[in-house]
Amino acid sequence: MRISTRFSDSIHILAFIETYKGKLPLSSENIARSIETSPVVVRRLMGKLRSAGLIKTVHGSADPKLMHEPKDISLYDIFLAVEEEQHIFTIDPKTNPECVVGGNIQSTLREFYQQAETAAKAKLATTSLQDILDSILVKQSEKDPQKLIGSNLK
Amino acid sequence: MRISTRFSDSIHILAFIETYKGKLPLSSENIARSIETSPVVVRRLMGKLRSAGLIKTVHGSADPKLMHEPKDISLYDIFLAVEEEQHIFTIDPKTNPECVVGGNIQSTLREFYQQAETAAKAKLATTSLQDILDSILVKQSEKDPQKLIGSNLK
DNA sequence: ATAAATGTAACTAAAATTGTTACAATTAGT
DNA sequence: ACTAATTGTAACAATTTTAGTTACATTTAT
Repeated sequence: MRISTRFSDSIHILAFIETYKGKLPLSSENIARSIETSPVVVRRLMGKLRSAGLIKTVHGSADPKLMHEPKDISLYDIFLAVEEEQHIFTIDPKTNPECVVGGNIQSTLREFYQQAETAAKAKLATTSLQDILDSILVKQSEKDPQKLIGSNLK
Repeated sequence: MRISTRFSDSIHILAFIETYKGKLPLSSENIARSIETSPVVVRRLMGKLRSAGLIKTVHGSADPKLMHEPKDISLYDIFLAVEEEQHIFTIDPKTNPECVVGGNIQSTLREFYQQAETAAKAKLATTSLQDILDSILVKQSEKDPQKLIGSNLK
């Protein structure tokens, strides 16, 4: 399997909060309608985002707030917040230690996998929530050619 | 989930073949003993490696052969051979098209995920099976300080 | 007060991964 | 030629992970 939709859905939540704050109630129900999942799934993810210090929420109040500006939240920050297993590749943990290959392949793969993972994470680290928001607005304006991009500004 | 142990186990199989060819029977049973899995799992993976042109086998004969030199087989070649889903990140496929965020986040994430995936795959592409074999031998010689590294040569 | 919302636990369902059983087809040794 | 060992593959089962659901105490908002 792959990096789960938890990651994509979490980016979605943060993008939703920033896009619709002051325009719509930011309830887990409204967010869930955009992701097309259940409000409980949204609240579960928001709990992790809160634990990681990315958002602030108040129990009972449908008004989450970003704790940082979108330009200061990287995709890697979000990845760290919601993915517990942070390795991308899985090393088989039970190879035969009495075999030259089985006894050394785990640490060998760890070394080379590390390089690939770091390269990917570095890319995530250089992409911000603001980049995501910008891209969303550009794509939206391509669908609504008559609408000024500026009309999405608050 | 993550890139499965299929990938790690496949690298293991190829490293085993190269390391023990001419020294041990290269049966799925012997290979499985090194990975600590079942022979059927090994044969299943070897089937994919064969389809991808990385190894050659003869039905009934326990003597698989690499089709290329270890320096010419990259980890990315192996990845392509055994992982059907070749994306690392999962994009939620059912977001609400009537929402600005839900309607544009899929293509947006595809764009940024692509960059991270390409970075990781590029690293895999620059690592060869020979690099893996070299690392395995060095690590093994660190465990057997009295043994000459050269004694692992054929 | 009452309604609406969050936070969280426990459970269920679905999907993916890994391992097992079974067996036909082929090779290898005697 | 016969037998044992092996591959190739399908079908199935077990395990693990992910995603969704139900339930409910707690808090906010009107």
